[in-house]
Amino acid sequence: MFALVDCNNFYASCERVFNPALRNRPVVVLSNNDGCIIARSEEAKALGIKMGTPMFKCRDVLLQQKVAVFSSNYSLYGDMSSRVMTTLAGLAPDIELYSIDEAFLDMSGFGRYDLTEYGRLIRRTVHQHTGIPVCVGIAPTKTLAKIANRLAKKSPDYQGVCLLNSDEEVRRALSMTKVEDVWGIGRQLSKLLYARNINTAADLAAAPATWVRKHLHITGARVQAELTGHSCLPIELVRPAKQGICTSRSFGQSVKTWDDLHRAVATFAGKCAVKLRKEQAVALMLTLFIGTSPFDDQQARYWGTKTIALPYPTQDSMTLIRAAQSLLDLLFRRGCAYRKAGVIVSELSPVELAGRTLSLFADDEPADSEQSKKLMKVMDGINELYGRGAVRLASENSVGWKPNQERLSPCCTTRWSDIMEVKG
DNA sequence: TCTGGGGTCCTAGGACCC
DNA sequence: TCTGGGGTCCTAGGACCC
Repeated sequence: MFALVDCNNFYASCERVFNPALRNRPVVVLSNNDGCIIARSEEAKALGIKMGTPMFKCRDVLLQQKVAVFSSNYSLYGDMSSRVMTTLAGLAPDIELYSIDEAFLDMSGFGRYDLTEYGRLIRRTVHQHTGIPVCVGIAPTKTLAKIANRLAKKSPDYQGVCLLNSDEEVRRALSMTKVEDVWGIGRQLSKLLYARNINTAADLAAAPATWVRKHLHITGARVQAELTGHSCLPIELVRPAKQGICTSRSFGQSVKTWDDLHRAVATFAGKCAVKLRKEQAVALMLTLFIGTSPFDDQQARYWGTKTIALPYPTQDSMTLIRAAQSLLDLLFRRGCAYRKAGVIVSELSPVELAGRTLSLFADDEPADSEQSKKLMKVMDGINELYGRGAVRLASENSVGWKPNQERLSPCCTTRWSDIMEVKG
């Protein structure tokens, strides 16, 4: 058996924990650059505010209904997430951190327990430790646990915990679930399935396996197997090493000059370097993309992207920033109003020599110098101690391109100065 | 005026090998 | 008219997830 624990309206709930005045008030959280609505409290959902709506399209409702609106505060959400996960890790021996607000728990070996009761205990404990409300779905496969969790969220009858244990319970749950709401079935596949009159999860489970394999490919066949109680997706206890790391942002205003864009690009490359070092990985390739707005009818869209091989596998900020800059020189077009840029590092491998492909002549294997390693370590150490950006390279600078972020809540769990602010 | 960011996996098709 | 058989590797693009 698998349990899926999923936080309710996670970002909105995080904002509420340290601001009780928001209870019973509609709350929404915006994407980076304050563009779209990406999280809503139940009250906000009840107002008909849809996921992903651009803010300027629903500004009136937000104002009229006195909705509390927040810029996204990833320092807060990330820290709250790790508190939730730590609590869950104390409640089951094996746990998979699936996303910022979800975890799978391996419930095999809990045979002696009343699983519904145990689900309730999980809810109570997480709420007590973190203030975050969660729902729990428990079932024989991960895909069914997802469905159980969805039911627990939707219907108050479950009181936050839904256990699918018998064939009868599974059958009922599947017939109540639209096929587009099945984990792994997105928009395109739903369209295909509806056209074949496969409307519910139950229909998909009963569809001819050969047809599913042919048209939904191996991933769809797996979904079908999981729906019929055959577990194909095991708990992944260790997160697999990342294959690529991306840092990108939309800009608060159009960026037109090379200098401004360069500061943005250098900042993104520098952030990728920090993430690489945190991941204990080195990268061999770097991609830069810069682009104008896809929504602007006045000017033709420009979307430039280029990849370069780094001189050797590296995690050095300066090397990555230099590489990004060399690509910017190639991609930059004068006269464009840039709205977005980003840096991707790829072809990652572990920083320690073990596990890495070495050259036949290992003696002259080029790598980050000892000096660079020391410098990066000192930089990371200072920033760890005194806060992100306490020391940085001169080109990492937000002048001229900063994203909008007008409604940021305090970082109550990660910054002393912000706690003082709340205390008032 | 204003429209997110960060990932993974799979397939088809082309280029190449003998 | 008709033109082999069996592979690998890489990439772009599409699908999905949160």
